Amino acid sequence: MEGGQLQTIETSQSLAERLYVTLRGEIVEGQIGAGTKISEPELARRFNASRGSLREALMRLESLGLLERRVNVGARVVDLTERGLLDLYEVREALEGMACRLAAQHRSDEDLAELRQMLAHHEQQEELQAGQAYFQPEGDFDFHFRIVQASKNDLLIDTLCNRLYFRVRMYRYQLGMASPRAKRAFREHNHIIEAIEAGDGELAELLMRRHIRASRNNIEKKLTKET
Amino acid sequence: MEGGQLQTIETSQSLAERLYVTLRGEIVEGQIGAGTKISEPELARRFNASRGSLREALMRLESLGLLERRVNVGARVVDLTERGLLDLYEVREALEGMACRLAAQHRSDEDLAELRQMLAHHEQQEELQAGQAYFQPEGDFDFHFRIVQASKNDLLIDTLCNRLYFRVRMYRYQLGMASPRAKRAFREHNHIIEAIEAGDGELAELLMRRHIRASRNNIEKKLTKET
DNA sequence: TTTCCTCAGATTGTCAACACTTTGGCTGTG
DNA sequence: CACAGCCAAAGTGTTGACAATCTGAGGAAA
Repeated sequence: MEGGQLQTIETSQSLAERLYVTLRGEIVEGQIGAGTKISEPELARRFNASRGSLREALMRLESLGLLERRVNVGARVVDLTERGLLDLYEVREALEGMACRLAAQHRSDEDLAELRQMLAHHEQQEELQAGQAYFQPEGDFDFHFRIVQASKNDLLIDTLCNRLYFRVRMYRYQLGMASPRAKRAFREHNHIIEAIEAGDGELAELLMRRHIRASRNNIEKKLTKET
Repeated sequence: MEGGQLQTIETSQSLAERLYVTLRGEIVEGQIGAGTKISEPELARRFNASRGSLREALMRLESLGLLERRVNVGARVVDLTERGLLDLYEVREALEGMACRLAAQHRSDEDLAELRQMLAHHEQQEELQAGQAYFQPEGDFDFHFRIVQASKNDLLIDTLCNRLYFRVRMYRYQLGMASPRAKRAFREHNHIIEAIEAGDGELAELLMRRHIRASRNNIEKKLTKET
């Protein structure tokens, strides 16, 4: 439902880690805008922390791909480019496709129950707000998130959930790519889960790839129209 | 041919970065064995560096997935598990398959020329050492490396070349997974490049995925035999 | 003997000060 | 006016010291 779900924030593990989580949120949601130059002393003052702890947080953000650092020059928030967004979708297509295939292979009753329950919840929401899709993005996110978890491949889970999805959310927040395909996306989600339930990994992968590629094409169209 | 190619070591950018590169090499090649506990003061003394700089290097290694750190406890080198190796191949299958598809779509004359030249070089090497395949792993590495470069997807390139491939090399060095399929692998490489040359992304992807899955199956068989 | 507690040693997290590099404006010259 | 070179201010990289935390050995009690 919410960001904290992605990486449990156990109350105050270490200062650097809390700074990392906080800054990550502000960058993703755009409070620190894309392209912004980061000043270590300034941020350190703001959080009443030392530069050392702050630097640790910055470095994690760098390896998350949210920051770019150049030696002796400093850090700046990455730019959001069309190319970057489209690239992201291509990688997601590959990885989440594989996640579906694996989820279908290892399908466990618990995972299936959870997925079904989630879909029911989404359906209910959608009926309430017939067509207005701006609640769907988080729901859509949930969907993809849980499918990946069901793949049981730790490397895949880490790559997507602890890495790429932050970039996804950053683009969503700041370029506002709320898909206007709510109803259709919901149907697609259903078909994917059915394939997983049937243990048909090949089909599940194909459907997920098509699902993501449809979003990508949608965005590509919107972008070429604007420019 | 060699590690330095993966990330250009411009002479002394920053101490922390040099420490990072050095340690990364030692972990990948097993001089610092898998599972080893890292002592910050000890390593700092060894390199005549301060703990701060060393910690920066350690954190990068953590986000590379070569180290695991727990707050107030310390860092240790990751364990190499069968599950981890198999997971890695599944992710590679997905990503490198996509890389092939993209390489076929954007196929440029330069990339193709380079790929062809590289294959010719490999063939020559292989004839010299007919069958003995322990030079092939690096060649195989080169092959996959360059295919990914040709995809032109920066996120994909970064994920594979600056992240996953270090893990691949770590497994290769320490579990010695030199494929005994040298000749066959070479033929498969050839077919993949032909598909890319023909602009047939779908086929290129399929061939690459099959190629990687064959390696994975090979390893899986070897592992179940040993245990 | 086993279990729990205590405490010293070692290790990690955090900080403030120092050294070096970059940046942007200023001066002086062509 | 344009341009190269210099200078000060700000920023980053690096260091050593201090504070908080964990680990493990040793001893006391059940």
